[in-house]
Amino acid sequence: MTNKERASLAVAALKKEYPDSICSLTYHDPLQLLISTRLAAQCTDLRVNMVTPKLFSDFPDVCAFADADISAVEEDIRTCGLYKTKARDIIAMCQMLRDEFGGKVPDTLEELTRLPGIGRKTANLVLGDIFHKPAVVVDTHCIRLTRRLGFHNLKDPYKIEMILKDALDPKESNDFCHRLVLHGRAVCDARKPKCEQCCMKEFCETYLENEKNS
DNA sequence: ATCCCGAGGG
DNA sequence: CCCTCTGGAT
Repeated sequence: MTNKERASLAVAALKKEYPDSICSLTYHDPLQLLISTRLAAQCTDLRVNMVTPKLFSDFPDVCAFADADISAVEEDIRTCGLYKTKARDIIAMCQMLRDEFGGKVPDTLEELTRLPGIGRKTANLVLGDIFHKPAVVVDTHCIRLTRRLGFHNLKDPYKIEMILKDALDPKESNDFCHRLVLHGRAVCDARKPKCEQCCMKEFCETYLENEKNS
């Protein structure tokens, strides 16, 4: 099976299983999505959603974050883990947004990845969700699921992004990645995947391989 | 002990 | 390529 065929099967199966591909982070503007996604590193989005109401109430805009006392930001986000680097990144990012981007979140991959703490994963998520551009968001779920399905046998997120970009219809890629996350949490989790209830088992390489050996 | 919608640095 | 940052959940 080619990756294009695999992609087409996976897109259809996930679309049926998860009709609305919603972003599970709660946000009300581009800055909040940018910050919430940064906070989601090594942390569940559920926990991010627990801290952001107070965080965005304490610091309502770019300037409030840019002028923030770092220890106050650290305190708000502490339970998300990696809180020192995240707090430093968020403040530095907002200072750059204020000083170089007119206070607005930019809409290109090049500009977004210049921001402190924003890598390809977060940048692509913002491009897709805020600016509705074709984007392949390669996070821990995307890496794990596309590998199990048989798209690749890689670890490098950039290489995986290129392979998926090549295999996917650009109009579908953003929703596809969101649905991979939903499926990764609900069924194809890292520790104990529930293969018997998976909507993609009939063409999943890992499942088929395990069946053959049992 | 291992993983959670990562990013940066060596 | 590797390592580090980090609390919370299982």
